[in-house]
Amino acid sequence: MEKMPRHVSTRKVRTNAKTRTILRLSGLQPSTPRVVIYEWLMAHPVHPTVDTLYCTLRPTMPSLSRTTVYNVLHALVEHQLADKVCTEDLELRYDGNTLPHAHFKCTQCGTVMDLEKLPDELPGVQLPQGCKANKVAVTVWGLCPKCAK
Amino acid sequence: MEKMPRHVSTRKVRTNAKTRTILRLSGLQPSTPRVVIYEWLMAHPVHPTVDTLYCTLRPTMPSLSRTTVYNVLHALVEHQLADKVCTEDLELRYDGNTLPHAHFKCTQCGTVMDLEKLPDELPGVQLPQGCKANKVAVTVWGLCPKCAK
DNA sequence: ATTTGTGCAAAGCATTTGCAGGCGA
DNA sequence: TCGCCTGCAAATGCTTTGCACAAAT
Repeated sequence: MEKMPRHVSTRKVRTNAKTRTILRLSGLQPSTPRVVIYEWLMAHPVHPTVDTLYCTLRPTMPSLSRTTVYNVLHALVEHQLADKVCTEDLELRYDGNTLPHAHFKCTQCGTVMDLEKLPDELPGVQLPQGCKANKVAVTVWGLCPKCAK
Repeated sequence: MEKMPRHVSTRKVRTNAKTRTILRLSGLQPSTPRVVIYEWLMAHPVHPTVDTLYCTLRPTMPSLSRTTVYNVLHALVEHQLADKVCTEDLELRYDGNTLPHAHFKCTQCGTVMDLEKLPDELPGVQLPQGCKANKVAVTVWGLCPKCAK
């Protein structure tokens, strides 16, 4: 966690007008960190961790702080512009694809990939070409009988 | 995290001979903490957290430490007598049922239940009577093309 | 006797919280 | 101007590590 001068110009980062509109329509003020993080998330389907985002984006945005990455990600999830992804080893990742779909995690290199959309057909699960699967988990969220009443 | 005298008798806890055999066959010495934790896990399909196990079992086993709960759980997972379960909110839970199956988590009270075994039929996912589902996640682990070579 | 396991204390770290100063509406 | 947003510092809290003593083979 290095240190950087505060409030260095963040204004000059080029941002996308379309993204600003999406954020606004979702009820989020399109601040620079929000636009930059959301765009990166959409452009790179790698399911980054908070740290990956922070380390990747800070060079182009020296004032960015980890706290802001957390803040923005929480806001995106809350406004349904991103999803949290957790793959059993307590590693929290974020995904700009909020459509229902599955993930494939390589147990060796840790890469997380999207699978063809689901759950309309399983186990016809479309593994990316060349992948070998050896474990599957399915989690469903909702309300239990007690809470549904 | 209260304190307790060390090495208070743990021998008097009644343990199950069958469980000891299972542990032994899996390559684990059937120490008292291992037997007690594994039996509790099998008897209570509630997908407990480390803390739940610790707080539940300590009254009957005052010498038990959190470290030991961690140790035992790691050993059980490593020897495939338990599985880690993580439900997107960074809450690590443990499951004594290592057969492939799905989970249902109530978004209100947090209860985690097993679903009928899977993934042989989805979305015929058998929700427990009265449950309302509103989100599904599927994760597949394995080797990506690069690592499979 | 040697190896394996338990459990306390302390270290590690990712995440959250409190807060002060900026920025946008 | 007012309220929302950013980002530093400090607090939290779960998990791991180091180590010494105990238990098992």
